[in-house]
Amino acid sequence: MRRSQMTTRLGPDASPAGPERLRDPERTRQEILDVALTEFARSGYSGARIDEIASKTRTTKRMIYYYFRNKEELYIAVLEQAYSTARDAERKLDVDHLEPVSAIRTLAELTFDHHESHQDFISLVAIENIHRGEFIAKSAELAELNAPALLVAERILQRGYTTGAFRRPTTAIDVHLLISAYCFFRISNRYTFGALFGIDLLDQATRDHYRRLVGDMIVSYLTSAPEE
Amino acid sequence: MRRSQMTTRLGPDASPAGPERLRDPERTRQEILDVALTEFARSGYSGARIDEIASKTRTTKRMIYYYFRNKEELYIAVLEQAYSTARDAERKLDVDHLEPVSAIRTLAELTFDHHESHQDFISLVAIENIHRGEFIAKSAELAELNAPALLVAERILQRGYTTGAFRRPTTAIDVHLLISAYCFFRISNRYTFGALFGIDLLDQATRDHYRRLVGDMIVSYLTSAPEE
Amino acid sequence: MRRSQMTTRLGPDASPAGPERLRDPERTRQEILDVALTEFARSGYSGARIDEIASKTRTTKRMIYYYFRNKEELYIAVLEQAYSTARDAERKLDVDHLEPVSAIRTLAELTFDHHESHQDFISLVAIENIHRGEFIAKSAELAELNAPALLVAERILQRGYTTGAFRRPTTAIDVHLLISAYCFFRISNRYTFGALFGIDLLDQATRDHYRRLVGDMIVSYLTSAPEE
Amino acid sequence: MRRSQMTTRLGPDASPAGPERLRDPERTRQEILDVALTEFARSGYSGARIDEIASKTRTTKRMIYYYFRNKEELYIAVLEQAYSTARDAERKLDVDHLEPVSAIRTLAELTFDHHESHQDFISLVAIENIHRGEFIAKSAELAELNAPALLVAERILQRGYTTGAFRRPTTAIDVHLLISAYCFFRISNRYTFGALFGIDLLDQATRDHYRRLVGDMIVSYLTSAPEE
DNA sequence: TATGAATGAGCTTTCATTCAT
DNA sequence: AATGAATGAAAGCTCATTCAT
Repeated sequence: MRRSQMTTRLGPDASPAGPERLRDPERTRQEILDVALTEFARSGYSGARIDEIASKTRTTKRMIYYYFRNKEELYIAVLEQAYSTARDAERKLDVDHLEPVSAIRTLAELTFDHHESHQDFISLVAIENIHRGEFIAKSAELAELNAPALLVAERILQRGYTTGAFRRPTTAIDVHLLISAYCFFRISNRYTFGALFGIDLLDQATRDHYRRLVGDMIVSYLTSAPEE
Repeated sequence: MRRSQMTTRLGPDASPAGPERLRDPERTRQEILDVALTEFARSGYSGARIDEIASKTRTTKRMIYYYFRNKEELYIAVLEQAYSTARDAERKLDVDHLEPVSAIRTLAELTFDHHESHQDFISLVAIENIHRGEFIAKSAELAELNAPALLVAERILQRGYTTGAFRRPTTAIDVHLLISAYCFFRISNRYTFGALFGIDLLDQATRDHYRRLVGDMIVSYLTSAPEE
Repeated sequence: MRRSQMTTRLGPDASPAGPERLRDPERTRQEILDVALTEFARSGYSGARIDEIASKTRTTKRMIYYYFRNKEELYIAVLEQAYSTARDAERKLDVDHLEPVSAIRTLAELTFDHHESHQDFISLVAIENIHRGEFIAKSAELAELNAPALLVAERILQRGYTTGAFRRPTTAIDVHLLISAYCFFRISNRYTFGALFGIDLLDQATRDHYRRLVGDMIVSYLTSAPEE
Repeated sequence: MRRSQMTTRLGPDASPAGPERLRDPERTRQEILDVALTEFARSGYSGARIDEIASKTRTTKRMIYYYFRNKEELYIAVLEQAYSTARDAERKLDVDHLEPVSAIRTLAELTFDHHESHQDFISLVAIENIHRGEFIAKSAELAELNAPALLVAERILQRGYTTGAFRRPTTAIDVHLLISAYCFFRISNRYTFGALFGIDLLDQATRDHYRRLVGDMIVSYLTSAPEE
């Protein structure tokens, strides 16, 4: 029996014992991105640990550097993918068949749903803002990211003014802001809001109530006339 | 006399007249808290550096540990003071002399102003949510924090229903949520929103516009009748 | 209400809140020594904490420095007092009225009892040996410490040889060594011995057995003749 | 050639040829353990410095944490190896070919020798007892450590009773205790005993005397009959 | 494409001790 | 005789990253 065989697992960098290593580069890369998203979302940029990400992956820490060069580029890659996914979802929005009031309400409610089902993304955006958008600014890919949802809102607005359903003159951006702020805040501020007011904004029992609220809010805003 | 000002910075080894060690514990403590607020807000909990905080203070790193034991307790103390300050501001809200519609608009606009003038606090709250409210949960002081603004909204609602100005049945919490979400998001998501839509939500030129928007939103919501 | 009164207890160095401060210097000094003995015995020289000692006292850390200058001198003072107490106990040994065999057994058993009832002292001696006796060497007081127990053993030996009860030619020091080693080890090595052999050397159920053992050992040694 | 030796130390920035980084993890690990044993033995658990251990090694402080996670686990690893070594030595004891009296004397003397040649281990055990065996309790490996020496003593006792050489009814554990206490104390209490009685228990001139003493002690104990 | 070993720089924290009254 | 505030130095430990194959 050779000496070196007697003591396995010396340092903490040993590769994963369990499921056999991955041999599919694309899959490995994606697995790292998925885990990293969760970790960054849970701990922030500084708080996330490369070691922790690696250990929750079927590869090693070394591979993370192999694929992404360093922590910052990994974070940016995560950010890019998350935004890309969100944009893809927005592209699928189709409310053109609904009359304007129903359409804007539906847009609001789908936005509500999307935020609820992408909480890690919400956290990531919050984190990015903590860092004053410094990483988003470094990404060429993110620079040319447009917001399909804005076009959807734009079309709804046009139709609403034409039919006379909407009496409030406004912009797609403002509509988007009103809806996003609400949907985002419900997720992002869940914990402090919960601690202060003793309610859980994500409680399933009140989900419909809060979903209807954002629709009511944007509909009443658009349909009512400005005060003089 | 100009000379004395010019030579304030002595040679590298000369002990500057400056640092005049504080012997006022209350002031020392407060100075640490102020700097720490800014640092935590800028870099997050993990990203903030005790060394950095200390260097921006007239005391030393050691003093931070003397007064606050460790990073976590310093952070909690910062959180406590920030919330306490916000609550004090809310207590000063007085819109009872205004008719309901003006009152709720004023409440919304003052909330808007307060968020804009306490951006570090907004960051801190965002950070705390990233950490799932774990620190707020550890603070006994924060546990018993009430929200005076809720009572203000409550009173406005009552008066609005009585006079018939408000036709939308709702709660003070929902009103607070609608207003806060908007005001908070404008500050907290300034950078990503700016990057994506090419606008600066904090641009002074559009400030009045966004300030009026939150008022319009809450007023239209409350004054319009629910759809069947 | 003055600001400074609002926040009491800033740093952790506040004096004890509870029982009123001591005003009796000698008593304060003694209390520090007592607590320090326990702390040094429990944690070793480096492991003992001045803060911890202070907090278990009715005075403050500052007083420890006031009375003892620094950690080392406090430790030495503790050592001196502990040895002094042990020596005083030895001085009270009186077995002259017993015949030699009973006398040496009694000496062994009283030594056994004394070790059992001064376990902190045993620990302190063990600690001092870890540090190669460097502190004992620095104490003038400890340098002139004689061992009364040696004289007692010496007298018993003389009588034993005279009466023919003892056939083993030996010295008081060797007798003392045999007895002390046993009694000391039983206390000092209690934990490792217990962990290795699954028994508690200090179990009251076996105390008499171990007490008799040291007597049997020394008596058999002295009464039997050396092998050729 | 003298020159090359004289200029071994290059300028402060030149990387010395020396430290030749180890790429042999097994050896690196062992080197750390060896140095750590000495350092813990010399300074106690709290007193030992990771920096000091590292500097006496061909690796860096960082490597110690790489292999052992933290100070406590390094200490436990040292403890485990030290006990393991001691146990291996005990396994090699072979006195079955000697008649009982010679056998027990030989066991005592070999124990005596082993203690003298493993003084760091003795210190380590003393230190572990200061800490009430808290570390030994945490080690799974140490939990299942048996004491081969006990079996040796057991066999000798059996033979002694059979041949009638031993008249004292006793147990292997008590025999082990009597021998160990003496051998351990001679090493562990060398300094305080020396300071108090003016003799060096490890003086080579008296080594044979003390070696014979432990044999005489255990032989006289076992061969003499209990008093009524 | 892959990897186990290694590491410098810097982080949080601790500790005995002194300052200034 | 007594003390609350302050502190320099160093300790243990962490982290992103690179070496060498």
